[in-house]
Amino acid sequence: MSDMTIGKVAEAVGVGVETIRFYERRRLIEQPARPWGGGYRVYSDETVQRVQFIRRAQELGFSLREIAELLSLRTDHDTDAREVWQRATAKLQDVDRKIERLQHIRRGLMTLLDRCPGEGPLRCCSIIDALEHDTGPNDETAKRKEPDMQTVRLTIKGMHCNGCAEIVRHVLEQQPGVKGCSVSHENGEAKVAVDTSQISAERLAETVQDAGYSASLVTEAD
Amino acid sequence: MSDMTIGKVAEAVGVGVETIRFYERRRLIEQPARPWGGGYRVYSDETVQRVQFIRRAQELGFSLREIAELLSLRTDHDTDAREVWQRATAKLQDVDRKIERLQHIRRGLMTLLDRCPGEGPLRCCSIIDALEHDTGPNDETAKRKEPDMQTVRLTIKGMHCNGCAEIVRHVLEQQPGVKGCSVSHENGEAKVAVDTSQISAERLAETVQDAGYSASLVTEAD
DNA sequence: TTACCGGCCGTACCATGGTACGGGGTCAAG
DNA sequence: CTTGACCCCGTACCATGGTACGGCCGGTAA
Repeated sequence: MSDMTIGKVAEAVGVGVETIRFYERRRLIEQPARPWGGGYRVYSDETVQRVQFIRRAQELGFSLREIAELLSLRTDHDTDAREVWQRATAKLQDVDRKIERLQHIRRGLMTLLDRCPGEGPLRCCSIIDALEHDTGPNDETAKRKEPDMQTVRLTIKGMHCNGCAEIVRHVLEQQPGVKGCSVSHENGEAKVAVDTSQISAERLAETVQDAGYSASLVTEAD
Repeated sequence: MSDMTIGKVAEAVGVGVETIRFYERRRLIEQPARPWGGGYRVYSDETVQRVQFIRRAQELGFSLREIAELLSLRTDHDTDAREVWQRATAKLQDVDRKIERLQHIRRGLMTLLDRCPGEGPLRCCSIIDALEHDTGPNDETAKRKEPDMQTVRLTIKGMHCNGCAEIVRHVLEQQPGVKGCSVSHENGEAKVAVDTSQISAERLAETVQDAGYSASLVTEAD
């Protein structure tokens, strides 16, 4: 296992040779001493471990800078596990912030898609409109123009009472494109008045599932 | 409003002067004709609109490249609104993918935090451990080492039946660090056995809220 | 011994969205 | 007429995580 050239290490970990050299420049791995004075780098198994460590940490969202710190923590013998734990927790919060930001963007896009007819001449497109003028999410002048309303029926299992039905209704009405809905606990069914150009029926079902119920589409030849 | 220098435009939109010039280089805005041959750029109100368009589109997650396309679509008179709608939809999917990736990372971090004692010598730290060896999420050898178990009580409103209670229990048990819990519909309360070094009580309450109920912590002098 | 593969090294380059700098020109007020 | 604020231009630089290239050399196998 030991005495590998850079190519072997790269292959073992599944990265490019240049990447290994790059990590070396970034001081994530030390230059290996080269026995025959100036020839090829000779790596040991340990280096493979180290590069794998780097890759795994990257998958957890750590940057190379942060990984360098983690690696030096590991070397420092008097490091408390608390150190590492704190970094992981901070990273978690970091990830949470990113998710939140993306969800904000998502809501913005949803709102725009909700209003846009999705066809016709460009001046009817409320997306462009909203970008041109400062059309906030609660601008009443920018209501949708040509909805493609349909009624979607969902069979829902797991609703035990009217409270459950209320929750499902609430969750559904949160979705863009949903103009109204009625949910019956007795029938285990939801009828949703929705503009299917904004949100698919499948996505509605998923939404209900996310809330902890099981939902399936009623495909009707109406 | 018209005949503004670059500084005025920048100020009006709230960006730096260099940013305007940068957009010009990236062909997001045209070089304005400069009346007195070679002197200052003279912008009209339209440019302010255009830069605002760019900024708003950025907030929706579009890259400058994509924004350039949106802008040229807008200029093209025979563009269908469908074009724009498709781009927005694609971007939404893009955002969804990013969110999913981050949530994957989040789950990974949660799993590690769940196992790490959060204190003691470094060799007890399962986070470092997991990074060193390929410890997958379902590695039984890496079970947690020193949990800090506590019982958290939550007051929950909006549970109308035992089914609701079941859902709340399910949701809570999904969380890392939660070792068990009982939820009572009658008392409107949940008791959660949880390792609070992994997940905070507040976060538990938020989780329940996300599921559509109202939840608050019971602070007890026990 | 000679070919050939791979490693070595420095440097430049990719995308992304800007920011900074230096040496000059322009414009308006005092 | 001078001062000071502003603008002009080209170019370099920031972080991030690599990738690519070209010329040379080390190691090995036929």
